[in-house]
Amino acid sequence: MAIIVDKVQKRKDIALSCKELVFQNGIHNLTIAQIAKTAGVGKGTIYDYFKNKEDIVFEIINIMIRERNIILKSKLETISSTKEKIKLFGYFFYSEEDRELRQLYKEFISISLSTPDERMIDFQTQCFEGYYSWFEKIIDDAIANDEIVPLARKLIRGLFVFGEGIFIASETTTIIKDMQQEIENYTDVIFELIEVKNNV
Amino acid sequence: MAIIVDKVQKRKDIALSCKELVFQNGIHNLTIAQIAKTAGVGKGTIYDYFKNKEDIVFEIINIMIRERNIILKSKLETISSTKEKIKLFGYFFYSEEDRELRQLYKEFISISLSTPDERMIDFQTQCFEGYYSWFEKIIDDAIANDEIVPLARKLIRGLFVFGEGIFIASETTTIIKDMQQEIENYTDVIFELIEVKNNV
DNA sequence: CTTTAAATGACTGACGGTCAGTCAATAATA
DNA sequence: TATTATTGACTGACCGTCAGTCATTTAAAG
Repeated sequence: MAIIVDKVQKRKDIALSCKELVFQNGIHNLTIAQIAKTAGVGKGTIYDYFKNKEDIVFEIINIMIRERNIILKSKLETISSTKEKIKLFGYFFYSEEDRELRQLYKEFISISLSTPDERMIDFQTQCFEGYYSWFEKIIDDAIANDEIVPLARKLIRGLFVFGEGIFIASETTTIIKDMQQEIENYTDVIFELIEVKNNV
Repeated sequence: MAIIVDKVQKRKDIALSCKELVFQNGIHNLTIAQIAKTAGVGKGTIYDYFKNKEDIVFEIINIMIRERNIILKSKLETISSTKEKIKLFGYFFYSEEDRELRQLYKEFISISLSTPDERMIDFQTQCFEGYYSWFEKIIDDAIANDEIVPLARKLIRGLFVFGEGIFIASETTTIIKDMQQEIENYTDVIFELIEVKNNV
């Protein structure tokens, strides 16, 4: 036999080694030759592990989002307020700590829209479903606790999608001045509607 | 002297002449050479009227959205129900009649996200502002008419952004099965909350 | 020494964008 | 009216870049 490398691991290694390069240049001002050089492999090797340039971005975002999800989950566990839990989902769209990932996510959405790829769609679907079920659980628990009214269930979709929609608006127009404000305001309004009022 | 052509008009003519080509191939499987051939001009001429391929798409979508806005405005005038007026904005995201424009819009969003261009941002901003002020007027009128409660004003952003958010979700995941359902359901729920109830 | 996975980088074809030159229409001049 | 000059529009051959391929080389394991 010959050397057997861990293809999955090497794919990750190559992707991560050019993470900074992607953040600095964006995907468009980035050549495969540059990537190969940075990763310290030949250009052909890149094609042994990735379908194309977009696939590399896919791998990076895949790794980073998985990492982030672990952190998100543990953060959620430290929060008791339902409203704050919901707000934590929107945090991604304005936090300084997620700036780089957000930049990448933007480019990833752009790729998904222009050149749909089954594996990318699957990944996005999986993320969406995951977050959505967290979201549902939070809302359902709060309903069971009598914190919010059962109608809230029907508003989940809207709350959930708000961040995405306002993010796209902020990236494609000059209208959204303060993402955090937008997201917090909207959450507050919705909670005003669904919170169970103890005394009127 | 020499011939003076109407640069603005010719730009439109070239863009429209390759409209079908763009719908058939998408932007990615489309070369400037093809566009030039279809438009019946030399490759160099394309660059006298457009900055690049994206600029051509921008011109096409510009023309089509302007046309659509005129139709939308006249449609709005024939509708008296507030809820139906609001739903008409969401119509874009699922109607058969807007399929081609939607396809183009998707690619346009993709371009805007990956290679921001000031003129594109300005156009999007203008559209957003225009629709938003229509939206606000509809809601304000309904509040003045005592159809819906004043709180509704604070939900405009959410209603407005819902379509965009769910559209992106439907294009990047396999979760959204029925756009029309999603949009109509959500509008119905929101209206249930904001409609003034005459008898309880 | 043989086998075979892995790695490579020179090569190719395609494409975006440029630019020197051509053409056609008018204006100026005789 | 005929001739020449001027100018904007238009063109396509050409160039540089880059994604992706493939014939060859490398090196570990038996």
